[in-house]
Amino acid sequence: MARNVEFDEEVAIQKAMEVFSEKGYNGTSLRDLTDAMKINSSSLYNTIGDKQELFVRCVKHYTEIRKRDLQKRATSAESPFTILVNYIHDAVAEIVSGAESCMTVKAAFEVATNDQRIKDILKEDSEYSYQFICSHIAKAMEKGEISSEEDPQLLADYFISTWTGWNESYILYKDPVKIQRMANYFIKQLSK
Amino acid sequence: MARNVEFDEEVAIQKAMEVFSEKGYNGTSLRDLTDAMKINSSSLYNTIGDKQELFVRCVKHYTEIRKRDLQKRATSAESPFTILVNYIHDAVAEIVSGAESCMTVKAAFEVATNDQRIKDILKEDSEYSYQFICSHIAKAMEKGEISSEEDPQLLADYFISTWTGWNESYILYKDPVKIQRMANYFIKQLSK
DNA sequence: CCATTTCTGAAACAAGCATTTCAGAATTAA
DNA sequence: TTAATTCTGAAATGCTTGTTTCAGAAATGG
Repeated sequence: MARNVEFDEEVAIQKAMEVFSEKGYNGTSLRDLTDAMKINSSSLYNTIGDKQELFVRCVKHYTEIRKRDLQKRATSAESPFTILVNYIHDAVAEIVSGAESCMTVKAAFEVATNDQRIKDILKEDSEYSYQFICSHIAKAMEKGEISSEEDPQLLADYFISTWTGWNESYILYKDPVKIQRMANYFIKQLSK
Repeated sequence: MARNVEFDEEVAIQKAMEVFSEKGYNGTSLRDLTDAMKINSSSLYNTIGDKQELFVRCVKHYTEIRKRDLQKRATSAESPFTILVNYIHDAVAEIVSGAESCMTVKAAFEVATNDQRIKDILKEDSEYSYQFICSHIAKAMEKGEISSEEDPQLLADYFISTWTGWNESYILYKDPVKIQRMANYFIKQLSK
């Protein structure tokens, strides 16, 4: 016997995510958010909650997209090594596209230090990527696609760290070639 | 015929730096700053300037410390490779000490995106490290200390990226061993 | 169409923000 | 000591912040 919510929550979260991603958590005001989401603050507080809650939802939304992407890649018919290489190249492409790619990285440095909830979400996201990379390196080794005898866990950790740095490099230098060269070097390390 | 400034500017900047480093630029209020610096806001505005200016001074202060550190290392009597290895180990030690080590990294992700001045300071800092690493790798190769035939410039870029990621890893996992293993892997890569 | 429930928009809220003001204390040099 | 100058502390500034309120519009099921 009553009215329904007027706005599409997922669309609104997506918009909020873009703003947070550009300006950071503390650099984003509630006005910025409600403007982008095209809703009134009362609606926001009635449905999603306060600013913190919205940020959590945004980070979760983003990590879920990444998770689904990895799940899709894992079911690919390609060989483990090819899956890995494609993944790395797409990661580079996302960085140099200048999109809101580095949301998790930005959140890690700005918010995770003092916010356990965000830290936990980011850890879960990081661990999922870790498992993906780790298992595919291991499989590729078994198949003989990778000649490196290094520990897959170490290589996975190493890739994740390096990837974070690529984001910083691109913020400072906006040089796609720099990132591509580093990615190629990492791939090369796997195969020798 | 007049009074002098009462507080030691360098000490005050150092204190401000620690606060910024912990809470980020937007997460730090002027109260936080004046409390830590133990000065009144009027004194701050009369000597250093506004919040932005203070932040610039803090980042500069931090990068100058790093520069002096590298200059000292460069004049060491040790071999190029030893200088590099010491540098890398000390970089790890600084991260896992949990100090304000990642000030530049945090600033890169939170502020540099939308602040050209900060971006320029960070680029200069990054380029100085780059030159240091690059030249020492090249020298170590000439002396036969490093067997990798990879481009020193690529390796330097790669190290800087990786180092950024170590900071994130330590924020999320607080696991010193993880960082140490990655550092050892990088060093190993140089010598094979 | 009606009664009920829920959502929305605009305004109001107090608290916090960065910044400025200014009287008076402190220091200086003569 | 005195006169000139500069620094400091506390208060006030106006603006922005995140959040709440509430009257009225809108949708719902009967």
